[in-house]
Amino acid sequence: MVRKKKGLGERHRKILAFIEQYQNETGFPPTIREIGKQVGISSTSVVNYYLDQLEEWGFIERQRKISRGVRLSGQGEFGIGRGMLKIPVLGRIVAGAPIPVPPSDFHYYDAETSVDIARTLLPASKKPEELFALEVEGDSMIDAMVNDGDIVILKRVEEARNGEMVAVWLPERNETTLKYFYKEKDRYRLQPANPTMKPIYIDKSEPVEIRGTVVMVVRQVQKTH
Amino acid sequence: MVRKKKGLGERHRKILAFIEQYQNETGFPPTIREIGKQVGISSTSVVNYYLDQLEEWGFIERQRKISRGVRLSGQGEFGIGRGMLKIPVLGRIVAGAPIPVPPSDFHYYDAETSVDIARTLLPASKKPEELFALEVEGDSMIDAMVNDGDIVILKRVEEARNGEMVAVWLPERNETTLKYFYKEKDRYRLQPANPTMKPIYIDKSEPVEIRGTVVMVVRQVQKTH
DNA sequence: CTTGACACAGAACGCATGTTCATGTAAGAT
DNA sequence: ATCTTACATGAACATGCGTTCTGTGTCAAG
Repeated sequence: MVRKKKGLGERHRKILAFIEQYQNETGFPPTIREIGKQVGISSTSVVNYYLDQLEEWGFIERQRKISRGVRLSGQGEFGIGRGMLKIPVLGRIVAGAPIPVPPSDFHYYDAETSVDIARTLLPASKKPEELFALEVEGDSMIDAMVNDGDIVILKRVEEARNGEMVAVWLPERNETTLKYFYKEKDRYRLQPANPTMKPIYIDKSEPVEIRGTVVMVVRQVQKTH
Repeated sequence: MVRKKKGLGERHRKILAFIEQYQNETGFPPTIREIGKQVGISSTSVVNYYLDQLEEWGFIERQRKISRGVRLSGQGEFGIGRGMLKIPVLGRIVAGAPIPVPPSDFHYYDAETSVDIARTLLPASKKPEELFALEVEGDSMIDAMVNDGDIVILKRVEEARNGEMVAVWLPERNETTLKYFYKEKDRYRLQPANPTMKPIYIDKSEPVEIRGTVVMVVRQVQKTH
């Protein structure tokens, strides 16, 4: 038998590869015995032995005591990333109407529908519960480089930092808009994404209701135009 | 008890939603008892009863006799689609340079990097091999509602149909552009996505090299602007 | 040579988990 | 009324599957 002191040995790699393959093919993780059979280990305790190591080294996560309770960790060469987030599409966003916002206890099935976004495309730290999506209606937000039918993915916040793109509701103007947000001396500057367009300024005495920061925009290009 | 004749009842929906949620959170499917507890069914046989129905109706697939051997079918309202496509990012697209195009035999590892897109966001028919992605450099394509840093996902084609958004290379003008494509009598009309901008016309005698149709645009909104 | 860490086998143990059965209730059809 | 069908319960059963314990052989350090 070949022996390795430290680091991933042949068997470790085989196991990781098998778990990923099995997961992809069947939709659920393999059992210890299945791993053993595939990798050529006759004893479940040995498989367990390797899984313990892989867990300690951070390659996999295990839920003890439950069947098939093993999964690949997100990071690392073998990480499967565990897929995508289902982000609820709560409604439409229009220039002339307020922004639909999720109640703090909204559930998956409250959504009209949802969009699937790979975790790899989102900043790692974001909690899924804070994210929601809106479909853009009309072409009144062209200055934000966003057009009819686009889907904007937002993170629910009530205050924004300078430089973040925010979805705001301006009560006195009865207007929803997507702009880059800057707090200046006595006013807010809302800067369009399109560099050829000029910012609008809002006095601090005027209410500005920030409903979320824009995390992502997805445009599915259809036919027709 | 409320009763339904046919179709998905309240419990069916709850079960499907729970399986999906559980799978997303833990990485493996739930047990019958876990489903029962969540949905409010005290007996495992009743859960089994519903799962049998859902399987027969094609919403889920079951591997009998094995623990947690249930997964959502690909199709259907609740389908998880089992995953995403890894689309290679072949390079950058700039107004002043030709478009990088995948050779017919390119491999995954030829890509600089890749983006993960859920299958649910793409037209079902598209073959993954025909898709590639480019990162937009510079803001010369604002008329296509596409800005610096955006990722455009393209399908490799050499001819386009009217109304499709295409990536074209105009050799005589040394220009790459993204436009909606229309073939007219003696000319091509290339229409910007931004409705406030005017189309450009190209005589049919002038070469127009279509490199792909735009399928999707993804913008990851960072800070700074 | 002894010792101990490491790599492995095999089997026993026991809870986790899918399956099946025997039984009960209510609503619609005949 | 009574028969059928859809829906529901709970318990018993059988096995899937993780855990653990005992034992063996190998290699390197002391």
